[in-house]
Amino acid sequence: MAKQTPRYHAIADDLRNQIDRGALAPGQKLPTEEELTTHYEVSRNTVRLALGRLTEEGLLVSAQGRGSFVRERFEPAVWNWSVLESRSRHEANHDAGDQWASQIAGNGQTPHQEVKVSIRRPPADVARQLNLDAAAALTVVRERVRYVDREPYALADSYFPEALVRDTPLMLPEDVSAPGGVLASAGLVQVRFSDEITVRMPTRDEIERLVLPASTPVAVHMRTGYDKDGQPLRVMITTLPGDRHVIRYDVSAD
Amino acid sequence: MAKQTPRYHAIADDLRNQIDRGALAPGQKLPTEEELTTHYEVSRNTVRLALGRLTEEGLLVSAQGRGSFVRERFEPAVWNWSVLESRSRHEANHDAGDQWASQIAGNGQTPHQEVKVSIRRPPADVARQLNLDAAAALTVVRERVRYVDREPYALADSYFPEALVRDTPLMLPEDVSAPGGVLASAGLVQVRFSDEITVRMPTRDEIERLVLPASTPVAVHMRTGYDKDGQPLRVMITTLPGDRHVIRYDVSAD
DNA sequence: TATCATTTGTTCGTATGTATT
DNA sequence: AAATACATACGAACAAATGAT
Repeated sequence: MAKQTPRYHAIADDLRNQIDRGALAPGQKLPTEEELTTHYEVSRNTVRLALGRLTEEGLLVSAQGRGSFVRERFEPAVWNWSVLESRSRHEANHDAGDQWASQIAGNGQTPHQEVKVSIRRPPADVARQLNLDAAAALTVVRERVRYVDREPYALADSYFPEALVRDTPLMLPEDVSAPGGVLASAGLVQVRFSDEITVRMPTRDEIERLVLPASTPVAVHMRTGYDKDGQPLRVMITTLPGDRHVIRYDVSAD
Repeated sequence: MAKQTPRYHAIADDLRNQIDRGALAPGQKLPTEEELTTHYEVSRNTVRLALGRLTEEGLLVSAQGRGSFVRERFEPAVWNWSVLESRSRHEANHDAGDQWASQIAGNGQTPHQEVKVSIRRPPADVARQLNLDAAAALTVVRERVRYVDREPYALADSYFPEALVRDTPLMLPEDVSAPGGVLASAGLVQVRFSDEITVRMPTRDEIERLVLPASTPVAVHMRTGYDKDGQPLRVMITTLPGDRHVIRYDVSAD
C-alpha cells in the first residue's frame, strides 16, 4: 500500500504550482477559503492547513477580513560588509553619520535610526568575543533600530567593554557612528574585523520590532572589531530580516 | 476594551518560557497533547495550534507516534569564506580534494559528497553574474550534495560558462575541487570573488534533499569568481541550513 | 457615522489514519 | 497484537478585522 499524500499537501502543491507558473501573481488575492473549500471539496480546516503550509514557506500572507495574497518580494538592500566600515572610504566620503546611512541615502531612500544606550552585563557570546568575564564584566550597549523610509529594516546592537569607553562621548545617546566617530576619537582604532553570520527564525520580540511577516527568517551578523594589538574593542550584532537584505563581501583569492 | 490574546498564544508563551528557563531542556519530551489538553483545559486543536507556533519558531520538533520534543541544537560547522579557496592556503596544505573537505576532516569528522554534472541553460541570476545571455548561453553545472558523517550538510552547485570549460576534465563527474583543481589546470585562475548571501525559507525540494526539520531557514551563498582581467569564470551557489552552519569572514578595516 | 456582509482567526467536538513502542 | 501519540479530516460556531452600504 503506497503511502498516500494528505489532501492538504496536494492542495498546497496545486496552489504552489499556480504561484510558480505565475497563474497567481505576487500581490494577487487568492480565492476565499470558502471558495477553495467548494473547489477542492474539502472542509475549511483542510483548506487552512494547505494555506498554512504555503505561508510557512513564505509564499503567502493573509489578513483577517481581507483575504490571502501571494507574497510580494521587494527589492532588497545590499550591504557590502567588506567596505562598510573601512577607514579610507570613510575619510574619502567625509561621512558625518555612518556609512550605512550614506549607502541608503545614496540610493535615494531616507534612513534614520533610534538609539538607546545602557550599561549591562553582556550575553555569553558577546563576552566570549570581548574576552570578558560574563558574570562580572560590564559593557556599554548601544541598541539601534534602523529605518529606511520609515520602515524598520534592521536591529543593530553594539557592545563595548565598559572599562574601555568610560568617560567617552559614547555614553551619550546621540546618533554617533562607530569607526570615524567616537571610538576613534577616544583613541580606539579598529584595524580588522571578524564576522560571523548565522541564520535562524526570529524571536517574538524581533517579529514585533521589525514588523516581520510570517515565516521571515533573519540573518544574525556578529562583527567583532580588533585594534592593532589584537584586542577586541567592540561587538556589533546586526539582525537582518531575510526578505529585505543581501549581505555582500568582496574577497581576494590570494 | 483590551484586545485579548488568543488562548493558544498564551499556551505557547507559557511553554516557551519553560524552554527559556530550562524547565524544559533540549531533547526533553513534552507532555502529550492529551495531557496538555487537560492541563490547560482546552481542546486538542488549540493545543496543536500552540505547539505549531513553537514549531514555527524552531523551538520544537514532533514525531508521529513518539511525541513532541524541545529541539536540540548541535554544534554548527564554521565555514571561513575568506580563506576557503585561497591559493596560498591551498598550496601550503597540499590539498588533494577541496578545502571544505579538509576543514571537516581536520575537525575529526568524515566528509563526502555526491556529484552530478550536466549542461544546462543557467538560471537568470547566474546568467547575470556570468555576463551570459540567459536565453541562449549554456553552462556546465556541477551539483553537489555535501555530507558530514553521512548527514547532508549543504548543497553546492557550480556553474561554468560552457564555452570556457569545453574539453576540460571538468565535464567528468568526478570529485574534483575548484581552485587548485581542474579550473586552474585549464588555465582559468580566479583571483577574486564577489559573495552575496541571502536568507530565505527552503523549498520543498531542499527540505527533502537536506532532510531539514520544520522551520529551518537556509542561507544561500552565491560566490562569483573572476580572473585577473575581471572576467567571471564561475558561480557557486551553496545552500546552507541555518541550524548547522556559521558563515565567517575576516575583514581588514583599511 | 453606523450598520452589515464578507473574510480570516479562534475554538470547540469528534472520528479515523499512521507511526512508534 | 495492542496501546500510545501524533497526523489528518470532518463539521460547527463565534470573534475580530475589513470594506462597502
